[in-house]
Amino acid sequence: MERDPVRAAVTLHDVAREAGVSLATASRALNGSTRKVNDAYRERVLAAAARLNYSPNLSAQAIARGTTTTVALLVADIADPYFSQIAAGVVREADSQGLIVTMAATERDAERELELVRALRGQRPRVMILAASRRDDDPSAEALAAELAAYESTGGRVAFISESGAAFREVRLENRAGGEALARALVALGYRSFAAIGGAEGIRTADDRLAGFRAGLESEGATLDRVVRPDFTRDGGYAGMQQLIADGLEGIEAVFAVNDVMAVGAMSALRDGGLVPGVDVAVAGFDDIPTVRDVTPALTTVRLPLEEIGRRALQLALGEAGDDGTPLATEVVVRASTPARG
Amino acid sequence: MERDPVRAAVTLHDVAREAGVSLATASRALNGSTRKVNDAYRERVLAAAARLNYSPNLSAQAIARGTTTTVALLVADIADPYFSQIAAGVVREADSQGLIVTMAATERDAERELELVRALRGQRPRVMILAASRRDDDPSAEALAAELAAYESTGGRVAFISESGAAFREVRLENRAGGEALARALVALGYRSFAAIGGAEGIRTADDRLAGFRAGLESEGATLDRVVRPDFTRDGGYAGMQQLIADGLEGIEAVFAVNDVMAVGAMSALRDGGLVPGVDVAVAGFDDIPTVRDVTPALTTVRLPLEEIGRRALQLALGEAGDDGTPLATEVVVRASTPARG
DNA sequence: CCTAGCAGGGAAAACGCTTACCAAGGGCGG
DNA sequence: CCGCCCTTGGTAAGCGTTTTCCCTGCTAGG
Repeated sequence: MERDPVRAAVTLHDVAREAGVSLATASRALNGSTRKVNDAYRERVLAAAARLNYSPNLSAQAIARGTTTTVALLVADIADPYFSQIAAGVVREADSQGLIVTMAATERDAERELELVRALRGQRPRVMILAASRRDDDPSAEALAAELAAYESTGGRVAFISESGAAFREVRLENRAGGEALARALVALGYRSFAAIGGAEGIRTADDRLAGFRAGLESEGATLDRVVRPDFTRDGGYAGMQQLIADGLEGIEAVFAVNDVMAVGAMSALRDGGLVPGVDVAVAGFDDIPTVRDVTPALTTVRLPLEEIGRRALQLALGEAGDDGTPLATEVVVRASTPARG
Repeated sequence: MERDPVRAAVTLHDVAREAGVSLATASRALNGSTRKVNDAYRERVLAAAARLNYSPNLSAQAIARGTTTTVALLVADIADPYFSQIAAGVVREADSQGLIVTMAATERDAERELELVRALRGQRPRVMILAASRRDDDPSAEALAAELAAYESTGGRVAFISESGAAFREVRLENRAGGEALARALVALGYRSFAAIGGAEGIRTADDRLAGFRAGLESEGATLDRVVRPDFTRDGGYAGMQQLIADGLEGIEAVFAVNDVMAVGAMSALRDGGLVPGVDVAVAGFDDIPTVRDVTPALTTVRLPLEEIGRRALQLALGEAGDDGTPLATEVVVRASTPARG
């Protein structure tokens, strides 16, 4: 594993010398400048660069050009399919634009998020995409907004996924409307009494979905009888359902978990409690992560085009998609976990 | 959404002026240098920096210091739980070391991988972690090795996850041994005749697992009767199982899919084909992604500590973990998808 | 044939930082 | 009380690029 002593990387200077031209010419030859360079020279430079395996130092370019090709992405947790799907969209779009993605995880901690924004700002990314979940009670929200405003005032662009609560661009998710539509769909299937597993209070996404769901139920004359609020994770969903079971599930026909990973955990809790999801009690989720096609019964949910969301967030930040672009298609997908009820 | 005209970002120069000290002093005050700076001065500088909301330009630091704080991560597809778990580990470890992760996706294309390595090299990352799956027949493998060697010769460090096929550091996964152990475990449960869903030929990871599995079976006197080789994805797993069903599943007691996402797809294919996984035919996978606890029946698999793998890869590249560190715990996890057989 | 204009190469400044080197001041040993 | 050394602030060089500006040598028009 031991290698030759470290030699310095090949610089443009080396290429220029090798090609027998000036630094300026080498620079112009290697990346489209407005200036034309003689074909013979260009050839020589390109050949020299290839021979030396030259790779331009992006930091140096950034500092000379005053602009980078970086986009920064902040998620709560990349291992969570919701975020990893979004991240995939961002990465794909970035790639198609020749941009490089740097990623950090807030671990659902607002303090950390602020620190990370500060740190990432040092990169002078062209764009920052914040996908980590907003909270209502976030004490550092103001500081975050200030930090981001400072970032934007120096030419950066911020895009939030879901609501920013401040004046930044955002890919708005139809959390409320989705919850509402799901409620109506379930009522239409014959369900009348519901419980919900909601995710810790204050998480905007969770709250909106829940509020929409409740509104949808009420508009149809159905009721949301119980709500538990565990963690916004698979294990939270499991625990939430356990709690519902412990408190007595009688009379509850369907349980809505505000996201799919929780719903999936909830179904496992049901099963471990000796109940059959979709038979003893219906379950529905939100997001339509890939997994839900493969659990049994397949999960009814609200589809969010997650990858598209990531892609859109980047486009939006780059100023390519209008702020008023077509809204993202959100759609209730009914599957076996909520069979029609006699 | 329109904001003030873009003003230039605050520079160290501004901070120094604001604090009434020299550039050098400001620099020394703001980041641990070997030199001490008078407390009064330090205070002034810190205050000025805070007042101006100064954020050091990382590119400039990189170029001045001759070293970055970046680690580059290459995965096949971040939306795949295998990679997203690994990425989570890398990100977490990087964070704890004050490093920033830049990520790119090869989309399972060796050409793209090479391009990405070239592009990422421009960042002068401290470390490059390659998690994208190696292939045996890869025509650009040599070019890749050359590129990486060049990168290492200028002080970079490469770490592969799984075998590099070349002289780079690597976190070796016990793919073969894991497959073998799984085979033995299944035989011990009473299974005798098997099929496998293998992932396209040439993918080293898939081939190793399969070879290990086959070896394990043979050493126990059992047989691997059929092998199909669809894509290395969930849909590949589904298609693979469909093919097995179409060709007739009679006599096959258990199916091994070389990774969990394929296994999960395969179980769905079984179910859609009117068969019950774990009852009509047993199914086992490899990786132990979180999902497999929640499918029905829960999936028997070989656990890989994915997040730990990501973390280790980074430590290894940074030279913190010995090359000969304790091997990663790989363990067969028997669940309901492979019930003991009479 | 002369000159205005343009094409294109090269020198050097600039980008925002770090750090080697210099210089000045203060403490301390003899 | 003198000289040294140590401490610490400042000056300036340097990192690898891009880009402005200058300058030369052609071309083309009159």
